[in-house]
Amino acid sequence: MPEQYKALQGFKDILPDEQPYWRLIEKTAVEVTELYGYRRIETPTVEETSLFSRTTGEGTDIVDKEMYSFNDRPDKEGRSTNLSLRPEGTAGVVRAYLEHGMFQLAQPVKLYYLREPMFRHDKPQAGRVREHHQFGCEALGESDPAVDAEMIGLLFQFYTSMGLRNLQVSLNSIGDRNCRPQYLERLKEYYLPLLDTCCDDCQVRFYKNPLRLLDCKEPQDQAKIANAPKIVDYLCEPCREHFSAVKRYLDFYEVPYQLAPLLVRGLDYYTRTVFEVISTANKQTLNGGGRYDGLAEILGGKPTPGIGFATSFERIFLELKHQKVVPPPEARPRAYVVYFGKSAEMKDAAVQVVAELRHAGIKTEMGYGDRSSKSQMKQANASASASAILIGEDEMAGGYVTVQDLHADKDLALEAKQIRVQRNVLIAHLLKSK
RNA sequence: GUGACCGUAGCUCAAUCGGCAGAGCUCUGGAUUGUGGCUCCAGCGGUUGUGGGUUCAAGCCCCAUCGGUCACCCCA
Repeated sequence: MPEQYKALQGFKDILPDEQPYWRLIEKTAVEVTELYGYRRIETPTVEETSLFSRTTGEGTDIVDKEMYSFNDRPDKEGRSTNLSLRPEGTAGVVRAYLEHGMFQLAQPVKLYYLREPMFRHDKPQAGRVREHHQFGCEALGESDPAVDAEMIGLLFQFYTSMGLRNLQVSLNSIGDRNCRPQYLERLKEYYLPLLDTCCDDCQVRFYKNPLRLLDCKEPQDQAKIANAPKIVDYLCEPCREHFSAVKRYLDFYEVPYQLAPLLVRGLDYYTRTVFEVISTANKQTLNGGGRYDGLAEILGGKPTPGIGFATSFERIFLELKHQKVVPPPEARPRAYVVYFGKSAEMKDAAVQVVAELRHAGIKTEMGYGDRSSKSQMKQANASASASAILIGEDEMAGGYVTVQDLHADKDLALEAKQIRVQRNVLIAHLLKSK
């Protein structure tokens, strides 16, 4: 016996019973993005590794530890390119924007991607797997704060349209290349004398990514964080104006945001507006997002402002279940064809009827194999079909089928829940009684 | 990457002190020849994650390994 295969660690099958949730997410995303004028884009799952290392940033865990990277097959000269399964979606979309000259279009160019797989070699836990699927939006080529507000409005409407409640929208501005370096100096000045008493992680953060000092959850460091200088107090004038406009516009979208002066995003490329949505019930971050005005330049494009977010199907799925949102169920069959008897022509007639009904757009199932009539009726019932189409000796001789109402009370007399229908008007009968 | 807890039938779980591996659900068949939901009977289904060790004897104890869950780190 060969060893049984199992899905790889952190890679999950999305089983039929879970699909209604995924369909709800997809359908809602399509509707809301359409409403806000975003157009769908799909980019490749694999890109050159450097696309991600340059944008997401050397030094981030995503690039340093979590990418699925490998060398492509060498070309004739023996050179091979290092490729990676994408860990996030923004870099590919910006690459496509530049590659296809979308900067020539009316700006902003508003794009979304849906159910796109992303890969990170993380250790799995709640809401985290190695292959996850994202819904994300990107608006490129416009720095207007109305775009920022619109995107957060879209996101919030997306969640609430699915029936999610108790969501907290956190909002902050982390400045731009003018003001953030100065703020970081201030922050490090503040932390330098306190460094000895900081937790081990913070000792590292101080040098590697000082902004994340504010993210620390160790009790010993909370007082330091509370008294630390906040970046919103150090924004340059343009950033300050931009941020206050975002907040003003957000009120028009009726998004109940909360200012989060400690909110900093993990990826290097973020500027100005950053935001995330957290489930207060589940204590889970559903998505992250923010502005990235310097990103296109990193990829060799001309300066191009941009903003985007990404949210994961896996986390939304958990949240939907946690909040007991019931997705629309799959359609039940309209008809379930049952054949009584084992003669070849009876089975032929059954298959023929099934084919005819399906060609007429009627969702139809049938019993397979040599099951007894009783067994087939049990299956018909279990399929939740509206009616059973019975084909037996009498029906064959008479050129009709017997349609039995499966929603009727089981104990009714057969005559009360059955009706003879001529074969040539069966489709019309079923369509009429739908 | 660090740590904690957990791996028994497809699913949810039992198995006393270390003493013959069980139940419910699902599925299949049957309960008067061609009739569904409830009920009843029966069947299918296992190298107890895997590999070692201790023991007369291991699902149970020990070691390793793989996997799952959760937390940290990080992030969606």
